Amino acid sequence: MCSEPTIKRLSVYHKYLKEVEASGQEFISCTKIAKNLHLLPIQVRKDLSITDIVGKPRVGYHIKDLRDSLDRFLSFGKGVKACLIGAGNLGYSLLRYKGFDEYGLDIKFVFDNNPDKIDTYIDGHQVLDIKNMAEHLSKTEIDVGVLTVPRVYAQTLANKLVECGVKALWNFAPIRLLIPQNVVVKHENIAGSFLVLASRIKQIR
Amino acid sequence: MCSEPTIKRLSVYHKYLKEVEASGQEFISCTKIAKNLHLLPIQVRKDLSITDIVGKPRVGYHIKDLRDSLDRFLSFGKGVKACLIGAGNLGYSLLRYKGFDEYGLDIKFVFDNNPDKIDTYIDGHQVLDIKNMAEHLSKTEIDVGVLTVPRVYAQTLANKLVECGVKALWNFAPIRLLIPQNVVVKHENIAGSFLVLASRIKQIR
DNA sequence: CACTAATCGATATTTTTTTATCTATTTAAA
DNA sequence: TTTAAATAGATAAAAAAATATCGATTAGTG
Ligand SMILES: NC(=O)c1ccc[n+]([C@@H]2O[C@H](COP(=O)([O-])OP(=O)(O)OC[C@H]3O[C@@H](n4cnc5c(N)ncnc54)[C@H](O)[C@@H]3O)[C@@H](O)[C@H]2O)c1
Ligand SMILES: NC(=O)c1ccc[n+]([C@@H]2O[C@H](COP(=O)([O-])OP(=O)(O)OC[C@H]3O[C@@H](n4cnc5c(N)ncnc54)[C@H](O)[C@@H]3O)[C@@H](O)[C@H]2O)c1
Repeated sequence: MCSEPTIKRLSVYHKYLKEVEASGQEFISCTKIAKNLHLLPIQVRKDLSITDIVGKPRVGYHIKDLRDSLDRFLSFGKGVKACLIGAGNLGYSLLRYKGFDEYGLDIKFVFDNNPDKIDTYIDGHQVLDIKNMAEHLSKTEIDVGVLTVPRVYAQTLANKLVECGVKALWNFAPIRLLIPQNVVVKHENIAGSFLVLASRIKQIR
Repeated sequence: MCSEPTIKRLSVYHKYLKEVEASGQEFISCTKIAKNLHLLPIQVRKDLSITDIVGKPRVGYHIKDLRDSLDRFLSFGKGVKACLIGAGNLGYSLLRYKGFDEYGLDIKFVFDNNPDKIDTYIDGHQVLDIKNMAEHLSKTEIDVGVLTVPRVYAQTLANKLVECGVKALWNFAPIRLLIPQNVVVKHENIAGSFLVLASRIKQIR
């Protein structure tokens, strides 16, 4: 289909185009997009070639058409049903984040094992007892399990989620999960990202 | 030096080795590391070759030596001085995250523009008025600006941080910042990551 | 109306990252 | 002591991603 870096950039173009669209412009070129997003025009052009939109030489792309096309292309997030495990700092933050709505992420359940958290509400989501997870997931089919629990519990909970039939895991704990081939896993390693940044700072000195 | 994916994986090996070390084992092979982390042995071996540790055939690496070496290698995070802008959901979460301490990230200042937040404390960090940012940063040299503000403010604040002399930006807003060449930028696109995951779910169906 | 400069889109090249192959070494068992 | 199996490490190949090249097209200009 298209590469991971490309999908991420497409989501950035999408937001950018909405901004430009709002300003009333009708056409925009790769050159301009690239300049404003600190990228190379060739890369933008290549990324955008996954859409069905053809640009006009000398003018660029029709902004509304392009944005529409990206809307359609990025619609694979629509109606993805998720449950989040671990209503801690990060879980709380993700639950309150409005940006996912735009892509259609639908968080159906939130689970935790801390009695102080169970039955509280976070942004309209009731925190449920992890003990009842299997029961809830047997009644409502869930696509993605979002793991925002401490590292040591991540693998065990991942196994349980897989048993419950989730198709994918979105894991924020700094561990690589051991998971059957047919289950999709996306690891988010924020602390690792910090190290990448730190190493780059060291390099330039 | 070494690639971005490699640094991220090294941070994962590091945590994993500490775990195995605690269990009392003395040696470990690439094969075993790979099996437990769902990776290929060749990749693990290649990643670990950046360390000065040589493995013994048939046995693998001396765990303590390897962990020590990774400690040293991953030390480029040590003493990195940062300020965080935007004490909202995500900022709060990052401030309370203990995992960065291990890598030596030192968040010196937290800024926000919301009067309700200014002068409150988050995990021991006083939230300061963004108006006084330049003043604070002129007194204490800061390496990294962490941006956890809404998208629309990110570029403006990035510019201010650069004026104040930060060497790097760690940006969590879904926008690509326009920044001088000599400033390092690391973009974290969590919503984009969700799209990557969603697209992979679509593919396997 | 012709000319110029900008930009698209297809194709090609380069670079980066991952994966494979092969040889030498070492340990543990025969 | 010999032999077989496992694995490191060097080198090579493949795959993925980024970047470059170039002809075709078109809006604007003289
Ligand atoms: N907070 C961050 O900014 C941040 C950054 C990078 C990585 N992470 C990672 O994200 C994960 C969560 O971090 P956090 O800061 O939100 O931690 P946290 O301690 O604030 O939250 C963890 C939550 O998980 C719950 N939990 C623990 N065990 C559970 C179980 N068995 N079943 C159900 N719920 C359980 C806890 O009750 C708690 O609410 C960690 O793995 C951390 O390494 C967090
Ligand atoms: N929360 C998440 O899980 C999440 C996920 C993905 C991306 N993000 C991105 O991270 C950023 C922050 O998200 P959030 O959910 O924490 O938002 P938020 O609204 O909770 O927090 C933003 C904070 O920034 C402060 N702020 C706004 N303008 C400011 C200014 N000019 N100077 C100083 N402070 C200012 C606000 O007062 C607020 O405290 C956004 O760009 C968002 O897109 C967040």
